[in-house]
Amino acid sequence: MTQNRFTPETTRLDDAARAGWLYYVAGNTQDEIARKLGVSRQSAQRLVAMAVSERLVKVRLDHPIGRCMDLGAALRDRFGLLVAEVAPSDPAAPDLLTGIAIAAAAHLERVLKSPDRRIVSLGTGRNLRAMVEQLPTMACPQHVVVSRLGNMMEDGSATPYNATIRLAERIGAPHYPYPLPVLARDAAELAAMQAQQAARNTIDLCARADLSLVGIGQMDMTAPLHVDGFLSVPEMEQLHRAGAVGEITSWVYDDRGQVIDCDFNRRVASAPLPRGTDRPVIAVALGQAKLPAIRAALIGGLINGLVTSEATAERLLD
Amino acid sequence: MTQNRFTPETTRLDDAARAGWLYYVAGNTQDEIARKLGVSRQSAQRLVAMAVSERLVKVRLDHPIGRCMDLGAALRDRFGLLVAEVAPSDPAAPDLLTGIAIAAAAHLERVLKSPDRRIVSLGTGRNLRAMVEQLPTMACPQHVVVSRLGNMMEDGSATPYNATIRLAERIGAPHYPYPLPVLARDAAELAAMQAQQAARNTIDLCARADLSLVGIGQMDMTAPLHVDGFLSVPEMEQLHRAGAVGEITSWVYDDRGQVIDCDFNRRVASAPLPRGTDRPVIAVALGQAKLPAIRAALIGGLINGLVTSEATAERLLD
DNA sequence: CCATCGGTAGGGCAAATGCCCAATCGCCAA
DNA sequence: TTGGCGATTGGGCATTTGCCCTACCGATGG
Repeated sequence: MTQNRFTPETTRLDDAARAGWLYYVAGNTQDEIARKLGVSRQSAQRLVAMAVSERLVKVRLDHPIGRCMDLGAALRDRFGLLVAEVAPSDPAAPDLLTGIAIAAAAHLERVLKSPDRRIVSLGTGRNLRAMVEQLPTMACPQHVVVSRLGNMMEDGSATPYNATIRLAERIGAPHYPYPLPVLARDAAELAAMQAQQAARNTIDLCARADLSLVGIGQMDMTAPLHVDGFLSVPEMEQLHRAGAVGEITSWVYDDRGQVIDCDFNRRVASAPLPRGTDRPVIAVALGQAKLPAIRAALIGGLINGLVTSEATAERLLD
Repeated sequence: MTQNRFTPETTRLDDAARAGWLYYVAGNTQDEIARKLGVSRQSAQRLVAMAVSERLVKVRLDHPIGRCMDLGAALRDRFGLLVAEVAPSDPAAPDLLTGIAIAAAAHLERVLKSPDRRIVSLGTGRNLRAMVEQLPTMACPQHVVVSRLGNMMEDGSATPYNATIRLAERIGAPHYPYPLPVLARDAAELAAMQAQQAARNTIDLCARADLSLVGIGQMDMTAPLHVDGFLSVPEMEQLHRAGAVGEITSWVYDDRGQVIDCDFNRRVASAPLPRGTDRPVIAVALGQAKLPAIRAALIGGLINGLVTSEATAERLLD
């Protein structure tokens, strides 16, 4: 802090933090902030805006909105869930992920506050990534973060939205990236991969995870698996014919929430989904497009927790 | 969703929460919220205000500065201070003075930016000296810098850490060194000294200072007064017995922040400490050793401003 | 039945805010 | 040293927000 006072962006962020504090915590006007910091009003405005855009200020709504609580209770009841959090929807932008990101982050934060060691396993996807961005920086060296699936494509490049690394950085915990690619070429190669010690370790950690957070992928043309290049159009059509409606950490399942017995799933290198566990396996998902996938995952018991939006919760309960 | 008003106050808080969510999380304007909730713009404004006043929205600042600002606010509140700046501590070197030097320099700089004449009075000590070193060179011929105490020892030699001269050089302002030694031989000599016109002028300037910056000295074996040779071991033991815990510009005070009525203080030639003024009298001090001295000065109202470190601020608030 | 009263809604306006744009500053390469 | 270029600054202005004030609504009591 003191030694790199000459790096402009650090000082600037500091000032942004100060401005953000004066604005949001102390309730100063931007004019007052400008005077106190010795800058112009416009600069103060920029600093406040920067504090927001750099995610230094985190706003949390500490009131269970009755309707969302009701929906959450209904979801827990209907689908036998351990956890169901419902965040308010903006009617005009019902698929905004900030809301569920904050709700999921609040839940994760509660687990991370434990002084005892917790194993947290994560999937991928922008919902999880957004969740991690909403998490405050904490010092949690006692916990372990592990990825449930690879982020390497076949050519060795990495997919974006890696939540695991980001979370581990943010909370200062040791982390285990998944040491295999997303897909093997065939079942034989997969078996060989999974025989490696590192893979066995990681898969074992995933099986023992105290909390698992995953995304849910739909199986239409906007499917994450397709967009990220893991699934060609012919392959997807084939999966459709086999009844695929969604996927969790690449495991493709049908409308009853059964993982489909097919060539694709035999190539999936991700950690197996825990079944019938009493430890939370929570999906963070929302949106019309994912509705059938979420519903199927709930019916089939692929997950025992859900963080979603008000609008999605309503449709799930229809 | 808003029309079942079975319990008005619950529904109202719900709406407030929803409005707060739409405003702070979804980033809607109050007009949009009004349309979405089917109320007038003014009502939406009231709902958002209620969400804030009912503490439904919680803002957190995810930056080390945030904690410092909180501590500063707590110090101002607890001790009724005009100014309280808290600089982040490096846990490995909590007593490093670079941090508070920068913070104090930033505060001083804001005052110096004024186009109107300001009288700045300074104490001595390495904290103030470090502060001046952190100040950028500015051209401030409109201001006046005056020392609150002498820097001559009885033999006429000068003490180190003279902040006044250095500050005046750096900002190109006229300055008034203190025209008396630190200590007179006795009360009679002191009275004679203070009768001189130059002394009267300087003391008057100190009394009218728009900003005063002082250090705080502890009263153990590492006491600045002792190290610099103004206080022999027997004298210090005597002061200890009289309850001395600290000194500001050589005025020795007890644990309630009362300047002690004793021989030593009757020889102190420094300008009197301003009492109950609305102009800032700010101490720049940190460290475990100075803790009792700082606390007593705050309690007794010897100062109305403090620049300190995070670690020291925490201990002061215990 | 009406008068009163506490509280809420909405008009209006001043203050605060967000943002575009031209001017300036600082930096780097020539 | 100079010229160019990107970043930053502050002016100006439209929009948004906070708040005062009056009107209205429903409840309560006479």
